[in-house]
Amino acid sequence: MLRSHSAGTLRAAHDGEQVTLAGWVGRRRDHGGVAFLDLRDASGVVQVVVRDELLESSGAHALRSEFVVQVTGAVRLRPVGNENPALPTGDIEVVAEALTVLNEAAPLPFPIEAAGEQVNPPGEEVRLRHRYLDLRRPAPAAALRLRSEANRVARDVLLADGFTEVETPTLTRSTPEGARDFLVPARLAPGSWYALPQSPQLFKQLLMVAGIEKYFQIARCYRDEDFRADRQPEFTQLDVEMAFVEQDDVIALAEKVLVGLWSLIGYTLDTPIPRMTYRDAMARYGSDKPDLRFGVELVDCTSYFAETPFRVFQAPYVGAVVMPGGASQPRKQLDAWQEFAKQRGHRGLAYVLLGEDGELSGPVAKNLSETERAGLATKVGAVPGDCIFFAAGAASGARSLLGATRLEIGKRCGLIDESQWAFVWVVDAPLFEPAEAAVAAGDVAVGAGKWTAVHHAFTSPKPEHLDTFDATPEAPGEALAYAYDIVCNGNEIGGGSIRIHRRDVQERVFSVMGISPEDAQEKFGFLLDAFGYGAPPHGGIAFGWDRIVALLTRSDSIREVIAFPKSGGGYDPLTAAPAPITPAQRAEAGIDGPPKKPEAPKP
RNA sequence: GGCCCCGUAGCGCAGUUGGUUAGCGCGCCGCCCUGUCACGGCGGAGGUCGCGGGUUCAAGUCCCGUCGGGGUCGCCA
Repeated sequence: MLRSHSAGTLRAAHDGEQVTLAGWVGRRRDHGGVAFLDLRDASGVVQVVVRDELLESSGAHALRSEFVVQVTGAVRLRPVGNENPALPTGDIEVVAEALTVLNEAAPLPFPIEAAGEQVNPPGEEVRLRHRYLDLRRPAPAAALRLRSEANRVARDVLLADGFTEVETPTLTRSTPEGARDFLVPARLAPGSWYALPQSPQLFKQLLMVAGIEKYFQIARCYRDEDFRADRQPEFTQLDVEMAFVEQDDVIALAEKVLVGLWSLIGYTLDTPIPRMTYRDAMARYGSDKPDLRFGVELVDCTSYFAETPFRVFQAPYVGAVVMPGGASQPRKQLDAWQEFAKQRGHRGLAYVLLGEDGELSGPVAKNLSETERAGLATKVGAVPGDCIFFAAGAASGARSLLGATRLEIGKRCGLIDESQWAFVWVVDAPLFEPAEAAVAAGDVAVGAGKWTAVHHAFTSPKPEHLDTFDATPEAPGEALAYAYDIVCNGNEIGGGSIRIHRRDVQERVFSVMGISPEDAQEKFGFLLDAFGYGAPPHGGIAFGWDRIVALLTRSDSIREVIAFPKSGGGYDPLTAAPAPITPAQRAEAGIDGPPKKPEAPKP
């Protein structure tokens, strides 16, 4: 070893000990006759004093930021009055007796602050281009270490529970699940392609058929979709699957994992975590991932306006949400709300202002009947000074607009307690949604049927719907999925379901979705065949690992908790991937091979 | 693909109704400094104002296009 101690571990108890340290030069304070260096390694920072005897011979004056040095000397209590209480090592310093430069460093593209708050943090682009320097900074380094701890906790909890960690392929078959696949040409079969898995979903179900019974994996997943702050083309799930379980078993196991994770940041997560039905979540919060850190619930006003003279409110659904103190918003702000609604594909956002005197105003107010005006504030729970927003139309669209409005109100009015952790299970989501709606929403429907899966095609109907979900043409719309999503502060951080384990049920679900037995055999034949050989009832869950670690570290973006993330467009600013390939690579890769006619996987 | 915001020195930013030599802080380079810890002092270098076109006597500033980044809707468990 090039060192005897780690810099950040030295304390007053080491007084008098001879140590050798190795690390990076942080800030240096050169007084001419004596120089102070902040020596930083992975454990922290310690002050090194270079006194005049050594200054010239050691070359200490020439040291620059991020030079890599080895220092030998004695740990010593700092002179009285010179302690630095802001530093864990602030009681002591190391008096250098020998100093070796192990490597020099060019001037840095951005400063690396070892201690304290950074006043003007560098922009994300330059940080990612030099991510290896960015990660020397304490906060990004701490995020990666916390991620490692999260992995450890997950393994501890699951292994203690008898789980087996299994790695599944990342070169696999393209299956029409939800997202677009990343494709990899197969050199040995020109014209044929592997796909990178969107998730290990099918493999983990096969592992259940294989009798593994309790499987988990920290799995990399790949989806070729457009970017968001919380999305990367490759991301990580903690993937779990169990045989012979029901919903409550998976939820109980998941809660154990979550308790362990949040204990990493000193938070005691109370279990059981409350549950809410999908129907309630949509009705009260306009979202399938409600942020329960604040109130401001939606109010269903459909029946209240049943006789309304106002044409806009003569709709299948009318809902309201109250903005506390919103009546005093300037006109410009109210116009901005219209823009807010338009950006979400709605005509606008109707509103009524409730003056301090209790008088209603705003463009909508005069269109309401006398009785509607009289009871409105009580109906929606508004007090003088509030603004009442309305959305009318199809329930799903109007609710999602109100849900978005609710979140914006929470932000604008400072209603969100950022220190809070609000967990909730959202259960009983519908199994199918009408394919028309999906198509209208721009969805690429799986199969040609009237219905498409809300979760995915392998989710079981709840037991009480098992016999009836395809009994009539309308029945699929009534069926509930045996599925559950875990939501934290308005983020979906995991979701799972009890799966279909019977071949006949799976075929009926495919049939509802308009996937013919031939298509099913071609696309999922290997799974259906496996189900023919004694598949146990099973179910599981997958956690969005990047998002969870981002929450634990209170990062705004999952990029903060990924070692080498990609920026917009799937571009890696560090390696400059993706990059062109040579003609020789192209010829060899099998990209341009003649496509063979698709073949069903053989049992 | 639609919409919004951003692009000025290595980094973070300012730059007025278009106006003459584009500033500030940090960093960098040189000299000085024996108790600092965001050390301090003196001096210095560093800019195709993302790129292309246009309007104008004059463009960092206005207009059009384009590239890059961020956000959002579409899309995506």
